[in-house]
Amino acid sequence: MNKPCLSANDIQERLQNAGVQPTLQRLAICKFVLNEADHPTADDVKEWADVNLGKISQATVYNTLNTLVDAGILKEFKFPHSGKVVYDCNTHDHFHFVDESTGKIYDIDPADVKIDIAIPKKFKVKDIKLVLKGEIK
Amino acid sequence: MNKPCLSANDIQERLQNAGVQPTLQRLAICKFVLNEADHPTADDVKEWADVNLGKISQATVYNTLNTLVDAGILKEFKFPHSGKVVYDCNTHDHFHFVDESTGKIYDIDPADVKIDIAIPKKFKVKDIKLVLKGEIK
DNA sequence: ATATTTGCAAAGCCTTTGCAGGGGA
DNA sequence: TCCCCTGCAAAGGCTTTGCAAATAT
Repeated sequence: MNKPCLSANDIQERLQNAGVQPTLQRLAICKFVLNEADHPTADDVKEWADVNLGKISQATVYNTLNTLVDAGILKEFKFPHSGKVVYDCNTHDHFHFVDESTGKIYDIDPADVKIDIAIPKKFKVKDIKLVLKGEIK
Repeated sequence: MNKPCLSANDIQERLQNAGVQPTLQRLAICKFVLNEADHPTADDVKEWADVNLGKISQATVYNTLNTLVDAGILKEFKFPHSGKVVYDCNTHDHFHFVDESTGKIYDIDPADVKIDIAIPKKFKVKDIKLVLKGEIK
């Protein structure tokens, strides 16, 4: 995964442009998810925050992540293999590959996938979710 | 959806072949899901059972459905748009189309979909989940 | 007689919500 | 000041689990 590595300023700007007050918690969580984390769950974020931010409440973690999702800064995904929501700093349309042994998630560029669907034309497809599962050699 | 409409005997046989004791509840639920229901949730099954079987416990509904899944008679799916597990009597590999306005789920024959994935060959794809969302005209 | 299955209730997991206190604009 | 943010705890939705009573082989 190739993280863009945004500066604190970049992040503050993004939050403000999205109309989100750049509080300490939001800046920190946003920085973590955008620069360091790889498809973290709320729990992952909470654990990181406990270590790196001092105690923060679970509710704030959820609220913050939801705020960032609403602001379009993050995307959330649910995968079949886990009950937990996963946050993705890649907000572009894309697909996923799940390593079945580790659970690690890899983004797949839709340009690398060609999908031809021959279903009756009354089905108007507006959104495609593709999740590949397998192993990595 | 084209249900095969199995007789009570067919179903009893299927359960027994799978090594599952054909109790009243299992036969009834199995018959409902195989013959009548369309991608029901555990809740849907419970509601149906309350009306058609006399009271049954929620736990038994879940246990029964899990037993049927383990036996390979049903498949379970989780979709991003709902937190609930959905049961499918189509145990063959297949994809799904979700009507975004009603939530109704349609099975898609994999033969109708061609997927070409050009990702590095270290990714060994063993399983493909494809969920289409859209509307039906 | 022995192994399953059922029902009930309680607990579990993940997430959201209510409310009071606190901090920033 | 005023509004939004935070923290805590409680509740919510879905599913599983523990245990005793009922049932099947």
